[in-house]
Amino acid sequence: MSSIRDVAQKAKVSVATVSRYLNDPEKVAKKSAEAVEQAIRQLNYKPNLLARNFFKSRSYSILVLVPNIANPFFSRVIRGVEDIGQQKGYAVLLGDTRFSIEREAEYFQRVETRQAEGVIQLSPNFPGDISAYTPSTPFVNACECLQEAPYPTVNIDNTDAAKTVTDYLISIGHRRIGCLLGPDGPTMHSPITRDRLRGYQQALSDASIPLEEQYLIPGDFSLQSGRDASTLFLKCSPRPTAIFCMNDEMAFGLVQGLKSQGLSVPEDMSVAGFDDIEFAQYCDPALTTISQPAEDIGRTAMRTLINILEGGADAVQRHVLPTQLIVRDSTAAPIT
Amino acid sequence: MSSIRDVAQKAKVSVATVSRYLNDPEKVAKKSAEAVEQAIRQLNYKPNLLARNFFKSRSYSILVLVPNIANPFFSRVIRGVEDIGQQKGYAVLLGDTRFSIEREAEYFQRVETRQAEGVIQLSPNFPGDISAYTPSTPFVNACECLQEAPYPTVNIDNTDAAKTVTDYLISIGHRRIGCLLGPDGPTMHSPITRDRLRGYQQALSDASIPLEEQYLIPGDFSLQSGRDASTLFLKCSPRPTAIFCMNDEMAFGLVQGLKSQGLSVPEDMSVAGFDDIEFAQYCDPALTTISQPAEDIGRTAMRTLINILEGGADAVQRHVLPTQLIVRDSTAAPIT
DNA sequence: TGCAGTACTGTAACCGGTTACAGTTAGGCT
DNA sequence: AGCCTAACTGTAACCGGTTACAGTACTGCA
Repeated sequence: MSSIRDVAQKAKVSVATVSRYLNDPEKVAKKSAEAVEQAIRQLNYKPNLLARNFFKSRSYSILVLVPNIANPFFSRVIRGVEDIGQQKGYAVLLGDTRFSIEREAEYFQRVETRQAEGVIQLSPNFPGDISAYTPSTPFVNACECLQEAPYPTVNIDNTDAAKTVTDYLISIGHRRIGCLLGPDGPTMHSPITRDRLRGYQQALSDASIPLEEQYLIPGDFSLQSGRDASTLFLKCSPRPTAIFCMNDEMAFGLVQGLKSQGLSVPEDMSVAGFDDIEFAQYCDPALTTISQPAEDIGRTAMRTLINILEGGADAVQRHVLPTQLIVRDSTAAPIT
Repeated sequence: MSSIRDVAQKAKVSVATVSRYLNDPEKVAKKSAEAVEQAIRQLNYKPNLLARNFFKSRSYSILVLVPNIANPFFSRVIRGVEDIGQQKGYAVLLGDTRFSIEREAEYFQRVETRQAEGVIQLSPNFPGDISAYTPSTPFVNACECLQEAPYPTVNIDNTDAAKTVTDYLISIGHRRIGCLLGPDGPTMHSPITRDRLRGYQQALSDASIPLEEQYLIPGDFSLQSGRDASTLFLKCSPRPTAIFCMNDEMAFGLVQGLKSQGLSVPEDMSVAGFDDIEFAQYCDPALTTISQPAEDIGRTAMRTLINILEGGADAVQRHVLPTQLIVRDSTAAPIT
C-alpha cells in the first residue's frame, strides 16, 4: 500500500505538495499538479483516512441507536439519516440496541473513544451523563422524544395526530372507542404512548365522551400484541365499535385477531393504526392510519447533528414534522 | 480531553506503562497498575481509538452494502451482522445502495481509504476490480449470490427451496401453477430469480407438467408488483389455480389484488410466498412460505468476514443454510 | 540592477497511541 | 558482598497524514 511519501518521491515533490494537491489543487503549480496526479495514478494511491482522521481528530462517522432495526418504520428513518450522511461525507454506524440500556451504553463508548462524532438516538433517553449535556454535545433525539428533553429533538406532534384520528372516528359516529396502547409501565416508559393517549383523551373529552378504563389495552408495538388484544377488546362490555391502535403492526395483528374470531372489519369494528408503513395499504381492509414522514425525520435529525458538529448550532432545535390522516377502508360508521 | 501522556504524568509512570496497563494489565507491577488506574479515573481518560486504530492500521469497522434497508428481510440479516459485530468488537457501517452501482462504488471507497476493513454485500456483485480478488480480500457475499462467484458466499439453496414449495403445490393437486418472478431483465440480473425459477421448473418437470410461458409474470419484489400481477394472472387462460411468488411482499400484494377483484384465497387460487417475513403469518389468509434463517445468514456472513480479517481463512467458504417450508392457510387443494 | 512582492515549495513538528530495545531494580543464590 | 536472572520500566521511533513556517524562484517595476 503506497503512502503519500511514495507519491512525493515518484512525483519528485515534497509530501506537503502532495497533501496540498489532494486538499486544494489550486494551491500547487500546474506542473507539480500534473506530476502528482500521474504518480497517484501510477501507484494507485488512496489516502489513508485513518491517518487523516486521526490528525484532524475527526472520524466523520455518526452513530444511530435504534431499538429494533427490523422495524420497518425505523428502517425508513435510518434511510433518511444515511441519505444525508452519504451526501455530506459522514458514515453511519449502526447500533441495534434491542431495547437494552446496557447495549446503548456499550455503543455510546464509540463516541467517548472518538470512533463516532455524534449520536442520533431513536429512543427517548440520553446514553451517558445527562448533567454533562451542553448544546454543543453532538446528540440528537428523533422519533421518540421526551417533551421536556433539554437536547435537540425531531419528531411529530403525537398528541395532535392521535387526536386527529380519534376525532375522525368520532366524526363518523363512534362513541365507544378503544385504544391499543404502546408499552408504558414501570420498566418501559414510552413518551409516544403517553402523548398519543393524551390526544385520544382530548378528542373524547372534546366530544363529551367519558373515558372508559376498560377500553385501554396495553400493547408493545408488535404484531403479536395486536392479535392478543383482539380477545381482550371482545370481552369488553359494551364492546367498543372502533379501536385506535398506536402503531400499524398492532393494528395489523388486531385486524387479524378479530377476523379469526369471526368479526368483520370495519363492519363489526373499525380499526385505525399509526405510522402508515408500506404494508398498511395492503392490509385487508386497507388500514386507516396516520402517515409519518419517516425518511424526513431521519434526514432532519442528521442535518441537525451535522450542524452541531460543524459548529453552526446556536440553539437547541426542536423539530416537529407534519403528519397526515390517511383514511382507507378499515374504518366506517358503526352499524347502529 | 486528556491523553495518555496526561495519565502517565499524573500516575508518575511512562506512557509505555500506561499503554501496557490498558492492553495487558498483567504486564505492569501492581503498584503501577493502581497508580495508573487512579489517574485514569481522576482524569476520566478514554483512549483515543482514532489514534490506536491509525497506528494499528485497522478500523475495526466493516461495511454492509444493502440494496434497500427498508426491506424487512434485509433488516433481519443486518441484525445478525450487527450482533456478531458487537460481540467481536467491530462496528457496522451501513451502505444503503438503493440498487445503484454508483452508490455501491462510492461506499466501496471506504474500504480503499481504510475506513472499513471489509465488505458484506447483500447484492450479487463485486464492487471493484474482480480481477484483483484473492481469497484474502475481505469480502463476503450474502443473500443474493452468483452460483459461480469466486468469493465467499452465504445463502440458501434457492433452487431446492423453490422446488419444495412447487412440489408441495403439486402434491395437493395443483397442475396449473403460476410463478411471480423477481426482476430478471437485461438491466437487472437476479440470481435468486434464476435459481428459484429453476426449482419451479424442476418440480413441474418431475411431475411431467409442461411449462406454460403465460404463467410466468415478472415482478420486482415489491408489494405493488404483486398487486399488479394479480390482473395479469387472471387474464391467463386457462387460469392458474396456484401461484408461487418469489417473495412474501409480492405474495401479499397478489393476495390483496386477487381479493379486490372478488376472488378468494385459497379457494379460488392458492398463493405461496418466500422468506417468511413476520407479516406473513398476519396476512389474511396466513401465508404459506419458505422460511429463511435471515439473522443466521447475517451472523454467518459476519463470522466469515472476521475470519478472513483475522487471517484464519484457509479457503473460500460457501455456506448454504437450511430453509423450511411453512404451510399456512393461503394454499389448499384446487376446487375441481 | 536592485528590490518588493507573489507564487510556490520543502522541512520538520505534530496528532496520540504502540512497541522495540535498552536500562533499572529487586530478589535469590553462592 | 557479588552476581545472575526475572520482572518491570522508560525512551524514543513510528504509523501517514497535515500544516506552520521558512525558504526559493520568478515577475514586475523603478
